[in-house]
Amino acid sequence: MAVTIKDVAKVAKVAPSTVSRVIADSPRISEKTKKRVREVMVELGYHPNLIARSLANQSTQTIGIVFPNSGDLAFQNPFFSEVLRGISEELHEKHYVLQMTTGKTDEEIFDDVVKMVQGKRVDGIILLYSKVDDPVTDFLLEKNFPFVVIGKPNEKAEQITHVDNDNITAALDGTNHLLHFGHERIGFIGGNKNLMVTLHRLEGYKKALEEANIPIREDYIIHEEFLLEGGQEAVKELMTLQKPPTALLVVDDLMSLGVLRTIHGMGLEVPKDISIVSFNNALFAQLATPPLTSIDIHILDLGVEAVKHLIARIENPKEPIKRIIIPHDLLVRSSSDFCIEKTNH
Amino acid sequence: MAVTIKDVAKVAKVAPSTVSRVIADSPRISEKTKKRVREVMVELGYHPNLIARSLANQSTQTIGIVFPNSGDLAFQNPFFSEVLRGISEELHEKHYVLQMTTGKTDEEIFDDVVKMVQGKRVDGIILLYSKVDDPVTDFLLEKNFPFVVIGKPNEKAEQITHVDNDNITAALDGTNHLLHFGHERIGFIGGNKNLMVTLHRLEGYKKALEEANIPIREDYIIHEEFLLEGGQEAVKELMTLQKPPTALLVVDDLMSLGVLRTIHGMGLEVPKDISIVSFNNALFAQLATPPLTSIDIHILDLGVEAVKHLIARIENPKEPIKRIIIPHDLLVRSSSDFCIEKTNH
DNA sequence: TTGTAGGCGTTATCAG
DNA sequence: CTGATAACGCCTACAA
Repeated sequence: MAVTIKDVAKVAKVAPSTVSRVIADSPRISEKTKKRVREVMVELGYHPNLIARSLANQSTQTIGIVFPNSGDLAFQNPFFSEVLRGISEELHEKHYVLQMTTGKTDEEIFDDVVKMVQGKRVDGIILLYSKVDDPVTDFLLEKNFPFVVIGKPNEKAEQITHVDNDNITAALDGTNHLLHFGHERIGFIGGNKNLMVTLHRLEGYKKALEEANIPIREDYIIHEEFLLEGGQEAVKELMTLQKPPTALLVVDDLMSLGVLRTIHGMGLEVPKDISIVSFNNALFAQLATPPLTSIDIHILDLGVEAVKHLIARIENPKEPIKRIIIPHDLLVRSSSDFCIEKTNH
Repeated sequence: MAVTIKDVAKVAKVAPSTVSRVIADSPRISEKTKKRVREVMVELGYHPNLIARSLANQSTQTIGIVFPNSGDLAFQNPFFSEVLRGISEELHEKHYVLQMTTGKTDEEIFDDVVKMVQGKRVDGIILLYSKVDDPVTDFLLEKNFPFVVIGKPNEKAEQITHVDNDNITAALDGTNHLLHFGHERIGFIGGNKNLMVTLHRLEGYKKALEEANIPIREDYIIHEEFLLEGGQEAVKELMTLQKPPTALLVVDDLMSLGVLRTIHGMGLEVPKDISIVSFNNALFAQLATPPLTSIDIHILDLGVEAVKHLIARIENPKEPIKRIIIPHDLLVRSSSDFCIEKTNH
């Protein structure tokens, strides 16, 4: 059995409560006894049992991270490593600890959350996704349990603190970048249509075209989860239209890699034949051939801010609901350039 | 205050201990009372407090994952998402929960581990790295705390259960693949020289050349952490040697992307001018241009097995030390082909 | 400034 | 088959 507060108390010839107070560095203990007790603590190699402390305190200093129903592949997106890194950094700063859900299906994930919350294992929760009709969100809301979501909740967004990008403007900026290069036939390649990000970016894309008085062509818009087999066909179709786009807005770097490959396989060149603007600025965006022009949405900061506001909420339950927007910026690299057709005129 | 076992007991008119036994589904309780107690549990919305249970049980059903001193960039390597996915899956299967370290420096990480262990927050630990003179390893060994490492421990490997690939053979296979294509001038691009993986793969590379009676040229061997700025120069130097390699063995897909780009930037083509064999088979290996021939080391399984053996050890402290080797296989895609010089002869 | 005692929510040991 | 009762290790009134 490990050394407890009582053992320390005995050896230091004080009461257990005194030891407890020394641990908490209570001002009501004389420096002299503090010193002695501390000496005994190192002498015996005492370390507080955090589980016991949690029980007494009703607080675990632990927060739970909920991953989306991963569909296996989604998890491979560097987005998650990156938010996790931000979350992790800030949690460390705040002396909190991190626990993750491990469920794969929606039901399993829901059970995980219920267990975390009802089992009193975490003080707060961060949702790494937002989807329609999410029972997890409803549950947390109903329990009035501290949580924040990364992304924009589809419902009751005004009751939920969330950290997001302005994806509409981001897509608008990306599209404008292409417009400035003289492109007029711009395609959009999006991900899962149920995700808010996709919808917002599509909206920004359309808005930019509208503002430029360019009609929106539905056959220029494609939705693919990942560009492995199926997605490539879609891109090929797009590129073999009578008037194929001269530029593409692709909502994710991973997808851009696939697009790059498909385009290359068709004997076309980027950016000579077609320009690409991508999203997320993953590490490999700059390693791609050619390096991708990509919109950096500061994924790390999404994580950092989520933690900050969650903890604020935990430590002060009256903390108001907030909507935090993380800025984005366009990193111009080699995958986007002037529209050749245009410059030839 | 949440509903406890006592509340249930009161309403069901039984003793708290009886409720506890119902939860554990003890055979010594009549079906009749079980039924009644269970009804009351749902009626009151009872959920066990897992913290309290942990304290009473001296077991948390939680395992801690220790990440390497990430140097920020390393964490972006999909290797970690992938092991984590394997770990997560298997933990879920076994009804365990996952906690992560959040420290960045070696000292912080060490403190995290000490806190997890001494604070009794976890029942076991998985180390996602192995390095020389690791105080974490020493600490766990000394405490005789259940842990397993992914990769091969540099010291006391025979006292530590670990899950690894046969990286020597893997590199040998990759090199042989290139040799079969007629390549004789094969370069090696490795990562951090302090990591066991790098060393083992280098060893396998050399072994293959030796077996083929091809002299090892030190100027064909490069070590770069990541191929952002610096690494590219190194590759350029390599490719501008008087007799540049016609093929490369690159120890990581992420690095391969960088290599691909550098080579392309020099006006060379893969695989026509130079073949590449890569490692890890990350999702983007198949999305690259051209799709990368890569050695799949089954990262997911590394995670799964680590968990299996860790839990075996936790549940049976006399479980013997083991060394588990996960098989690898070479996935031939388009980045490797016959050596042109050779076929021209 | 320090000690005593009760509680946090469970489980486990003994009786009965 | 079920009920008291004592841990598990720490915190915190309340007393002294």
